Amino acid sequence: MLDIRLIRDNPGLMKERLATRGGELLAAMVDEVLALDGHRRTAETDLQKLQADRNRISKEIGLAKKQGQDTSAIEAEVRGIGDRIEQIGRDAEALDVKQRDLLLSIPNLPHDACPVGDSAEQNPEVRIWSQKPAFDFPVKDHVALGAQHGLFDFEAGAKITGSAFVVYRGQGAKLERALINFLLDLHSTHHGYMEVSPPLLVKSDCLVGTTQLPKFGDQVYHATEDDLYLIPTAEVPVTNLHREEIVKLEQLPIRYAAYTPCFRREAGAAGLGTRGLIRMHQFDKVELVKITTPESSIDELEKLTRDAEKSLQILGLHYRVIELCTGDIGFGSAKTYDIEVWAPGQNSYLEVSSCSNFGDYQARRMNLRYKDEKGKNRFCHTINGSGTALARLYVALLETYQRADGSIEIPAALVPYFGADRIG
RNA sequence: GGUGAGGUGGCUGAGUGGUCGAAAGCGACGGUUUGCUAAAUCGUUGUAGGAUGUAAAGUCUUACCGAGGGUUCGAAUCCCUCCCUCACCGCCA
Repeated sequence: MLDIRLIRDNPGLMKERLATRGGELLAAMVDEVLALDGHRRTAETDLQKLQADRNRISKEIGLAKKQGQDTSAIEAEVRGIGDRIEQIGRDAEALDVKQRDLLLSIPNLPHDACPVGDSAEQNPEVRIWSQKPAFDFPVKDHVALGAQHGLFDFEAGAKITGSAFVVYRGQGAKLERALINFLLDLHSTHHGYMEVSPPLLVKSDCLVGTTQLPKFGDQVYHATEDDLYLIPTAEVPVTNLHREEIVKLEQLPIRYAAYTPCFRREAGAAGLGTRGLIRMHQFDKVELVKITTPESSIDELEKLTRDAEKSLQILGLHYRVIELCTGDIGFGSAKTYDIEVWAPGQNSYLEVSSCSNFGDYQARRMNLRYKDEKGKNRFCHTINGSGTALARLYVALLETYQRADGSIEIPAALVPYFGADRIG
């Protein structure tokens, strides 16, 4: 959520910066929120004047009654004020809700350091790690490799749940577990993140905090009976761990690493358009989350991205890092790096991590603050990124380490977790 | 799920429907005293809005005592609903 005061003071600049995201609607939304803000404040001022009157007169009634005077005339007068308070109060409340709703659906300002561009084609490549692996035999994709070794079973997933759900089996299930443990150990033991294991169901407030609601509600599974939502990413429960808190300056930066399954409806992506494990309704992910001061968030995003990259480096996978331009960054993000791992069987790069600095956008929505050196409460900055998404990492791993006979080599770092150095 | 007890400021803990944003204590911060520490003593000490102000400061004002409704001229205090915590019972991985 943007600061209404910034918008009030600098509407032109706000519109200009939002315009780099593309879409003509944003300028109109800024105008609308400004108009609402004016009306809201007028209503609020009127309301407060009446409340002040009522408070004053009610006190007088109290005093008069103590002296045994008759107060029925004044009481009737105050009753009239009460009615007006109720009316104007309702208006003010309605305007306030409207303003907040509108503010919630205006995206974040791109950071000054975010490259300007219209679409994904203009995303600059930041760096690239190692080279594409070369094969002297025809490569198979992970679906074929999985079938050969019985690693996972799409039919079984479809039978018990539906399409785009999968059952991992045998060594396939164990490889998944090995990757989870490897990633968690890497980030907790070696990169200093605190491991957390959060609930997979959350309240709607949490989704508002991390921006999935109100705009993207059709992407999350909703357990209506209890009004709880299945998390689409660990970002949601973990960032919200500190919602409505004032954390101490010494605690920052707070760093968490969490493994969770993630649930996404992928509504609108008819048929999902992909084969195999690349886009599922449920997938595993190890997520990194940071809560920082405004001064350090840019730097902490760089570090978090490097921490995520490290997992691919250790596993010996080829990848590239691209930076998203203003036309392509997510709704709440001010600056984002995507990490894309090479998958030989797809002959393409797969996004395995998206590392974003949200500035104070999420913190303002969830009222997450810290006390600065002067004892003043300020909004924190929040950062998160996958470290990394498991299913696609799994795809890259199988396809990169396949041999001519279809057997799969396990990278050395994973052997202790997997308990063998090959599949097949 | 049932019964009972609770939810008040950073913490502990008072609060008869009417100057209660809230006693007291602790803590924290500042001053005085003091050879240092300690002690003593005085003072300050919530948050978010609105109005005024070029801005800061200041001044005025509103809301907030788990959440949301209600009664009343007036609610921390009375009523209703919900949530959470604790204890016991029931059920259960």
